[in-house]
Amino acid sequence: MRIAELSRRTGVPIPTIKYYMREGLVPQGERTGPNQARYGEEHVRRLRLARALVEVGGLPVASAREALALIFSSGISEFDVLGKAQYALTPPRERAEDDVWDEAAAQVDELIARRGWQVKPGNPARRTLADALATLRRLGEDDYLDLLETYAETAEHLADTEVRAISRRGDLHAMAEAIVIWTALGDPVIASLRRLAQEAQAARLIGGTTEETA
Amino acid sequence: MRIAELSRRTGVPIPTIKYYMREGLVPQGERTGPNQARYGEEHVRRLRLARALVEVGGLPVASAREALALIFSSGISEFDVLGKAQYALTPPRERAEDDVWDEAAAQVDELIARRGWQVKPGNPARRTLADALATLRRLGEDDYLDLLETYAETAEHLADTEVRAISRRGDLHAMAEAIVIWTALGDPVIASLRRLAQEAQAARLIGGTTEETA
DNA sequence: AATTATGGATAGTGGCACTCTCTACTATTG
DNA sequence: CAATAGTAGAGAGTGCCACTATCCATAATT
Repeated sequence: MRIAELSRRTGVPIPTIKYYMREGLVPQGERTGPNQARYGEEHVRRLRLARALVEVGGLPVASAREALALIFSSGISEFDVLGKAQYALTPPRERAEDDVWDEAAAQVDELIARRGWQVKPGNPARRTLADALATLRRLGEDDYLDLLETYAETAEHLADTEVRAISRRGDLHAMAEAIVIWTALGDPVIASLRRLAQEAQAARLIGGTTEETA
Repeated sequence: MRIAELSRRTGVPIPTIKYYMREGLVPQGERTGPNQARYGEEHVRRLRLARALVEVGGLPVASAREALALIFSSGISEFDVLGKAQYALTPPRERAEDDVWDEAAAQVDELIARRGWQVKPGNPARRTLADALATLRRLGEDDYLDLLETYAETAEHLADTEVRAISRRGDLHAMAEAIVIWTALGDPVIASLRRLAQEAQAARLIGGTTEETA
């Protein structure tokens, strides 16, 4: 197929497809002439994936490229595909590390140890979590310890279900793809559900008579 | 205090403070002369909040302004503070609504009904969730139904804990503040914990002998 | 008196994700 | 067999966003 059909089938405008090819999110087509190339189903698939990661997952284009490269690379083992996906999917941050941050980081380490989690020191989620906890501390939200515990239990339960579901997939490529998709798109899904559930619980606990209208 | 101290105490550069004042995230100081103004503790507090929402929560400045306006407005009732916070904290999206999307939206409605949640039709999380589910469907991730159910249960549990914790706060202002903080910062906290737990579960279930090094 | 800081306004910067335009072709159509 | 439309690739341009720099007339500090 040519680029027009690729665009039609994915809904991505042609200039954007060209941009994604330049940026390496989608491979070049198979050249058949000086200004002609042919695209196949794998281009459709990869373009859809790229779009999903960028639009719904909110990833920077550079991160999406890494994640896609991971999926479509050969020679990856099942032992590090998840770790590498997490690296690729966590956009780099830079933040000062003062003493409040150090305390928060220690708290993260302690939480991980207490729950018996086996997490590599380099996992970028450690930093992200320490950032958030340090910020909460600076805002004086000190009574979050029980909430944090609930969050951790919950995350453990989620992760258990997710890892089981993913390891059920046959080959490594399908696993890698599922990991990337679910890591990136799971965040907005969970965030949305949390908001919906919050409203529902608030209606039940605070104002059962909120508004039947609206 | 003058602007230099405000900057020092919050770590926010002076030009950024001026920018935030222009944008209405932080109120102007109390004028004491043609080029002098005085700032108080409420400025420190509000600036810290603004910074947390933008930096850690990743909110656009416009959304942060709305959220802060909500916190510091009078005349809000506890019945709609949460709904308004969710509106303010969900950056507007625009996406096509084709038939796949309609199916996903119907699935969202069905999920909400099945769980007995009382959610206003205007809650923006409905759209966000429908977007994500439609994307998953377009990617052929159709086996997500059981996962979605797990997510929903989990969200319900989380929301229960959160709403209880927040309703424990005395006055409405403190509640509004806690809602905004926890809605915005809870997302990265949960996302990080999920990643950490995923790695831990993967290590347990797939490769117990992953890498003790690293 | 000299230096430094301030409020307020305007303009400029850098990053990012596209989007446009151009050229030299190739394919399709009446 | 023109005429029209589509294409690959590359470079430049655009629009948005979150700052950041500069300037001026004053005010505070040393």
